[in-house]
Amino acid sequence: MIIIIIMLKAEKNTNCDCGCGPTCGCASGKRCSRRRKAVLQTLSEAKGHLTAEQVYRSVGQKLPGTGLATVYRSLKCLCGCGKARELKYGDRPAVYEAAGVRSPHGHLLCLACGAVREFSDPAADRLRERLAAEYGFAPQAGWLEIRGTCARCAGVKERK
Amino acid sequence: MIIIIIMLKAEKNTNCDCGCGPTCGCASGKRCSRRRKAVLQTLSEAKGHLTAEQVYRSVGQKLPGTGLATVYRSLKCLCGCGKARELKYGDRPAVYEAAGVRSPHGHLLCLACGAVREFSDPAADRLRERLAAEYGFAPQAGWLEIRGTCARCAGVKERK
DNA sequence: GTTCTTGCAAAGGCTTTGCAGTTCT
DNA sequence: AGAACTGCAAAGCCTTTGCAAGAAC
Repeated sequence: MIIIIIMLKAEKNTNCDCGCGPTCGCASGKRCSRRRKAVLQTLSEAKGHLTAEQVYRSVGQKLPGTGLATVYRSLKCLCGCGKARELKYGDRPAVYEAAGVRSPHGHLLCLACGAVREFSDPAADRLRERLAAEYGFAPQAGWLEIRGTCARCAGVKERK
Repeated sequence: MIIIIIMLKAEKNTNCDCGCGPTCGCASGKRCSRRRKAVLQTLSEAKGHLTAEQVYRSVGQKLPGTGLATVYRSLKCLCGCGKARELKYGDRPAVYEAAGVRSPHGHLLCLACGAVREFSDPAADRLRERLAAEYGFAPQAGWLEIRGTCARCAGVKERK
């Protein structure tokens, strides 16, 4: 199986005036602590997508002692601010990526092997526009996801 | 937020020779017990999508005493056989629908209110074909998912 | 009789939350 | 100082699994 996710548009503003509650710790105070910055930096430097666990390990090297909960809270805060995006594939753990680093792109994920690939396709934009007009949806922070079977995994069970 | 999911193609065969292991209970024996039938029937009769919990309650009325675990196992089995489909939206519980009852369609889901809508769009097929050719993916059981903000939750354009 | 299916309860994985101490403006 | 942020551990949610009993072929 494959999931194709197409980032259609950038999210919110980049200023930390997101609406996330006090839990995520960036609602009113809008502070940007070292850990939070480290989390964002980790995402920005990453080539692909990272799970919270991976971010946790990476940040742990820069700022020893950083807790997993903090990473989760930071990720949530960053996503709320539009500085990061969260992607979920089926029952796999969520993966994150920094927003704005690259242009909107699609994601290809094979549920069998879990690999994620990116791509861009103008058809996605047209589709988005049509749907937006037809259903009144505003997929501003949206993406497009398709599941199927990737080439490699399809080749494996080709004998069927 | 919205997720637009487009069913691109029907899944596997409808015969119960799926590859799911002994856990789901339909690998080699291919039995179709009353509970399993009840689960499938519930999905078929449902207008929209149902969560495992909803299926559980529904089946519980037809066949009192049916356990939640059985429902989950049945759903997994049915999905493996291609008789049902599982849809996951972000961190919400998975929802299910019977396959083959209706023609392939897309799904619109608002993450804010959780509502799911369906639609069809030829652009989805074209997109699928192009991606299949370009990346060698076979989104046979796939769908297309877009996230954004739905009309009602956006509190703006009212137009169905 | 053998193999598959169930119920119940317990476990599991990922993520969130409570709380008290720490850090930042 | 006062509000945010953090770590740790515990809790939560949805889903899966272990096991013995029951049902199907």
